[in-house]
Amino acid sequence: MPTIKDVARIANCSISTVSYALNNDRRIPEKTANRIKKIADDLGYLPSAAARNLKKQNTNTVLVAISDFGGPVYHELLDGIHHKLGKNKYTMIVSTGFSTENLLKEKTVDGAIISDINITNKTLKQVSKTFRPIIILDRSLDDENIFDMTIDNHNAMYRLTNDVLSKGYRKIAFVHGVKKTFDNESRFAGFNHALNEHGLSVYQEFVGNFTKPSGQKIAQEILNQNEQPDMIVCANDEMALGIMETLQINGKNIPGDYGVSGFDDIELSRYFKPSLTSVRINRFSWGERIADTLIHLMKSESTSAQKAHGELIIRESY
Amino acid sequence: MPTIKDVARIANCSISTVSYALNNDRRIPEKTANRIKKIADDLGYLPSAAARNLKKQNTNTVLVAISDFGGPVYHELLDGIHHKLGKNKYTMIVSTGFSTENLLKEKTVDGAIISDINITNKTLKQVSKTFRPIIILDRSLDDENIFDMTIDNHNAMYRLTNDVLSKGYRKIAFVHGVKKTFDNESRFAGFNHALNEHGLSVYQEFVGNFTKPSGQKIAQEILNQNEQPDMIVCANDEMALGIMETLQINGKNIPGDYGVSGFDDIELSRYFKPSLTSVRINRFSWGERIADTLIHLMKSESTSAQKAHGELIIRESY
DNA sequence: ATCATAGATTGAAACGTTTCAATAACATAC
DNA sequence: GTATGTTATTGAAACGTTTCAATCTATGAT
Repeated sequence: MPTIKDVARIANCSISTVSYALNNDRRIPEKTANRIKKIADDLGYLPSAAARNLKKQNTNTVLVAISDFGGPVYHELLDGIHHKLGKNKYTMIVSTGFSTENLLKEKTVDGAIISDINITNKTLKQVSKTFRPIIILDRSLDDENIFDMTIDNHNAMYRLTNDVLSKGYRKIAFVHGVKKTFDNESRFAGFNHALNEHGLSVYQEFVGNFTKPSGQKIAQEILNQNEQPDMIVCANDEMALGIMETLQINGKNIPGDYGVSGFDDIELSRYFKPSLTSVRINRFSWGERIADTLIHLMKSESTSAQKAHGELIIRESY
Repeated sequence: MPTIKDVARIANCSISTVSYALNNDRRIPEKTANRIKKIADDLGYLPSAAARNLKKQNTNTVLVAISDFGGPVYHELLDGIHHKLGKNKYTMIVSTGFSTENLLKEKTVDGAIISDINITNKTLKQVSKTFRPIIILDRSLDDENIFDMTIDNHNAMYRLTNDVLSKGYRKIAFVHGVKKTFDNESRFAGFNHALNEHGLSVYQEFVGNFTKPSGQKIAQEILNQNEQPDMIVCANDEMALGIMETLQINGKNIPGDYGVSGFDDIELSRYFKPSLTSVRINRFSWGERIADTLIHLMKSESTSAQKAHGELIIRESY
């Protein structure tokens, strides 16, 4: 492996000259710069990242930590982040589990975006003492070293619920996802907020786990009980889809017998019959904004907190 | 950020002693080692990866390059790789696109596993001149610096086809995925191999793109033609599922009117009615073997080429 | 006491860059 | 021909580790 030294020797100049030339420093006249670049190229010289990182005390690399490669990895989000980082000459790496911890500990990256639910708030706070900046997604955490960026679930669900109310529904059930999670609680809060403003409160509550099967089970529960809601607001699309499917299999009409709504606007929701009213987040541009924020933080520029804004997608399910 | 120097100063000893102590070198007695570790800990000292990498000329990190975070990223494979790497004290990072190129160029990692179809053979060969070792997945490439590990599609499909033949099917159609890809060609070759041994040749051929919708379209083609196959061997499960679905919607029985087989054994294939006969690769353990091989290569130990062996999963679709 | 030996500790070089500050080379003007 | 300024080039320090080889210290044997 040739080093900068070899290039200097062959170009018959000093190491500093080579370094400046290769980094397009204008103190080196274009002619010599080109000559040196040519030599470096011919030699197959590639600068050592380790040496540069050591000297410059940065790596131009950003880490995105995710829970699981199989899980609901919003690839649009990753694409958005990647895209924006690329435009700013950063490299993006993705990791899970113990690898994430290693990378964070050793300052192998300049900044991190964390969307890994397996990392506890505690370890996060611990890490943030020695490593910065960190952006945490879909979780809110009061630590001045950790920047959180969340989806404005509250507001979006508030608007959705108002729309539901405007259509005349009054016996409104809520289907929870996993309790205590940020997504579930904030969506439920927005739902309640709208209801309360109308002097109403939730008619019935069910608890699922954000998956389709859990929605199917809940639909059975609903069918088996005496009191019937006229509207079922779900914490996400997958559960809503499961509910609609089971309800339909049992001869119910949607809308008609029940209205149903979701959240997230997954692919399928558009194609299901009836198509599902939901809340859509443009995850690509959200990813871009996240990356942008991180870039600001890495340059220790100030940034203001932001939330992803959900767009109401009104369809035919209520 | 405290450095090893700070630890040495406070521990009132030399830098070398701290380094040896922290790396559990036995020349440092346990007592002092513990004392130093305690001090390092209290100080919040974390060694600089850049400095270590520079000195040791390695990074203890492995790169896995994938095509796309949304694509058919076999997360079991990644989990298998990650698991094995962890056992051997390596960190795994995942990347796509331009980030992969950056990482490879700058020798930020000690080895790479490439499963990115967007990287051309040409650039791969180029990179392999300066970077090693590289393992390439699901592609075969004759370059002595690149180690390829593939699934033994040929053999698995050969065995599957023999099983089909043993059931008496003779008018056998083949549904291609994307042509010219390693997976498609080697599966088709195995299929042909078995047929030829019985003095038969393929009855009909269709070309899809490995997706369910393409299978649905092909099913229509089949229904619309005059000559009818009695068996449809597909290059993967997703197309097989699409075909079965459309065939059933049109009142056909499977098996009965047609037999159908797949490849990959995706989750759904087990639950579909009828359940789909397919070939299963244990991707977790395959990932482990891949990682193992890479580890050997990184230690410049010799390894022998391997192929993943597929297991025939006989179910009810023919 | 003296010596050898093993154990504990350390100084210094090296890894390959970047970058400050100094020098060298060269015009230009007087 | 000297002074002045501009441009080009370079030496050397620094980044934070690891590790060789040398030194120092204590232990026990003679």
